[in-house]
Amino acid sequence: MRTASMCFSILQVPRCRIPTLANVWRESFHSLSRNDGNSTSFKLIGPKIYGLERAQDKKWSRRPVSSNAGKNRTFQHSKPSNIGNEILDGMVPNIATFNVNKNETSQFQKIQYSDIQQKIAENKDLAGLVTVIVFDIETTGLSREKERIIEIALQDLQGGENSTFQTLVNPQRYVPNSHIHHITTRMVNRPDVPRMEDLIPVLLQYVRSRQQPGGYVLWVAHNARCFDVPFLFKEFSRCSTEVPLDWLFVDTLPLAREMMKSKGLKVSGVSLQALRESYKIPLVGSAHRAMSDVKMLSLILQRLTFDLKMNLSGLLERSFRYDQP
DNA sequence: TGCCAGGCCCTCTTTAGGGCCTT
Repeated sequence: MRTASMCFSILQVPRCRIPTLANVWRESFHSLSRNDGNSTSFKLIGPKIYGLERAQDKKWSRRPVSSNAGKNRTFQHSKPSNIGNEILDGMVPNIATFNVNKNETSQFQKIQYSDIQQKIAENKDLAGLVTVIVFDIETTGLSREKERIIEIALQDLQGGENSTFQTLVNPQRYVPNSHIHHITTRMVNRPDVPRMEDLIPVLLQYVRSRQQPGGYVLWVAHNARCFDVPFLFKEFSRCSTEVPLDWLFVDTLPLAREMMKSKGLKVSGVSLQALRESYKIPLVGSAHRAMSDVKMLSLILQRLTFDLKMNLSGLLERSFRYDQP
């Protein structure tokens, strides 16, 4: 259950009150930060620290996440329809519980993009329609064809309990670029670190638990169009899983360029770190770790949208769908 | 030191090249 203070959404800000978007966003994010400090993040990294343990049958077993919200609670839900609540209650259900209902997935994928565009055009209650998720991935390299995802983190900007999701991913191969993100081969090539094929059903269910009924998910990343999104699609493709059609994507890189232009500045220094320094955002955690970069990008997105006087409608206008070649 | 992938953008020019950005 989400706390009352977390129930409001940036998506509920009227279009005519653009400057308030950042304020509400800031409040929301600060709430997120406080929550994160209380370990309400939904993490799937290590068996002991992050609430997963490897059962003898090598399937993930159910165990409360270490959090104030989930403390002293027991797993009581068993019906598939309660999966969302199970996540929000700070539980990590058994992997079997997360088996994706194929019929349900099929129903989701019947939603046509044109329908989304039509609703956006009509601006039908965008606040109740769109879930904004900032995300980042760490990989073994730059080539989506040759390399693999080894860490993924996301943050639902609506806030509330379990508004963040973070996990290492077992690539089942050598990690050659540990000097970049400090994620080593030994850290991820472990039986208790989920492989992508294990993770995708969990990720789908988690996102669905954050999604408004009949709504859409707006994924935000820096250089999303050329890196994060193609990588994500490639991993889904390797696992023979289709990305839901109600997922849209926003790349903050062109937004940063647009901001530079709007200020009459030469379009340069639009990397995540350069933007962080430009906005004087303190570095929290390690750069090039997924969750640190997600939190940084959440703040940068807030500043970018403020500078560009952009509301949710504007973000949606810049969203794209990715068709894998 | 440069390349490694690939899409976008800018520049000097109109097709091509180089830089940026992600790990």
